[in-house]
Parts: sequence; structure tokens; C-alpha cells
Amino acid sequence: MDPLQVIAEPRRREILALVWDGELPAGDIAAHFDVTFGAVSQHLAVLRNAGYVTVRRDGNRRLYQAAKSALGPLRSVLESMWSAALDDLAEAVERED
Amino acid sequence: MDPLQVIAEPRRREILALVWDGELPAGDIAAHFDVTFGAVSQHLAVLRNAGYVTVRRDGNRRLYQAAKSALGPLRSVLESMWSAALDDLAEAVERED
DNA sequence: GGTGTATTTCACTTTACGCTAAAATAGCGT
DNA sequence: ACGCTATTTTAGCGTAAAGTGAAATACACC
Repeated sequence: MDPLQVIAEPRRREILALVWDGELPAGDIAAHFDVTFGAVSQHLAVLRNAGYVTVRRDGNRRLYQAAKSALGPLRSVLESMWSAALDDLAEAVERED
Repeated sequence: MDPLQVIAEPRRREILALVWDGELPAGDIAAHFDVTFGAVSQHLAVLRNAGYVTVRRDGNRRLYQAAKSALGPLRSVLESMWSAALDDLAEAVERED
């Protein structure tokens, strides 16, 4: 799959953000969304195949974490876009006053 | 449309590359592809709405050019991906020997 | 080994998007 | 005004990808 296509999907970017600073079991990740566990698992599979996340077995669970090195060239873009989104949000909040 | 979604489409990235270093009329752009003029026009509309290209009327024609400032944060990524693709190609050519 | 929990995988439905073909819009030249 | 060229827009089709629900797999604990 096209590397950009993988992170073009908003839900996958959210997942990536969740596991950016530490590992999280698939269940916890899925709990953050209002779609089926299966749907999230499929997104995780896409991220896995793209090499954007790593998985570690912990007994029953599978712990996911962003593979920052693989994301290297994409990271700055992602961060700037996320921060831009945050800026927009802050601006919107200010206008509410 | 999601800013990343816009450039995730390969054809749109090609279009962007075509108008990166100078303006080009829509017709010339469309001529580079084996899809309908209409299809290319639709891609141009998407790029326009995203602010990734600028348009200038020249009589009958419309001259398109990449809006590099708007693409700022995305530029390095695009370039690195393109160069990575070129690297892959060079590597493949070498293996042919 | 059987039960319960965590996760993936499968078959299917639904939705999103790129493409075509044709109609609509816009500007130039006569 | 008319025809010609350049471009956009619209409607409908086909395919790809995201979602659902259920079955399958994997592991732990008793």
C-alpha cells in the first residue's frame, strides 16, 4: 500500500498518535473509538504491514507502539499538521469569548 | 478534504510535480496522462480547493502552478518520497546488469 | 482440558472516490 | 452573433477500502 495512503486515513493517524509515546494493548486502542474492535484491528494490520508500528506479545495481549524510525521522514509533517489542527482549535475557542 | 488525503492520490502528486517549477495550462497537464481531460480537471479542482496550486487566467487557458508556500510543511516529505522512489529505481536498474 | 479474555480473520454490506461521457461555462477570433 | 478552443461541471458506473458481525485463533488460569 502507498506509504502516504496508509497515514492519509484519519483513524490510522489517531491510532498512531495514541501509541506515539508508549505501547498500548489493542483493546485499549480500540476503546478510544466508536467503531468495532475488528475495524481497529484491521487498521492495526495496515499499520503493521507498512512498518509504522511494532507489536510485542504480553501474555494474552499485543502491545503496539509507533515505529518512529520508520516514520522518520513523515514525523515532522504529522506533528506540524496536528499542531496546526490544535492551533485552529485554540483559535476557535478564543472566538467563543 | 483532509490535507493528507489530497496528496495521497498518486496522480495528484504527479500533477503537483509537473507544475512544481513553473506554470502549465490545464491542457498540457492533462496531456501527460492517459485519462480523460475531465478526470484531470477534477484532480486540479481538489488541489485548488486544498490551496496546493494557484491558477492564473491567460485568455482562454488557465495556468496552474504549485503553491509552494502552502505546501511548505509537506514539501520535504514529498521530495524525500520521490527521491526514495528514484533510489529504488536506480537500484533496480543496477540489478539488471 | 475447559472456560474466559484478547485479538485476528472472514464474509458480507456500505460508503467513498476516481473515471468516463456528455453537457455547461468561458473567452477568443471572424 | 457564431463557431472554435479550453476548461469545468454533473450524473452515473465500477472498484477499492472501511465498517459490521460472527467465527476462528491464541493465551492464561483454574
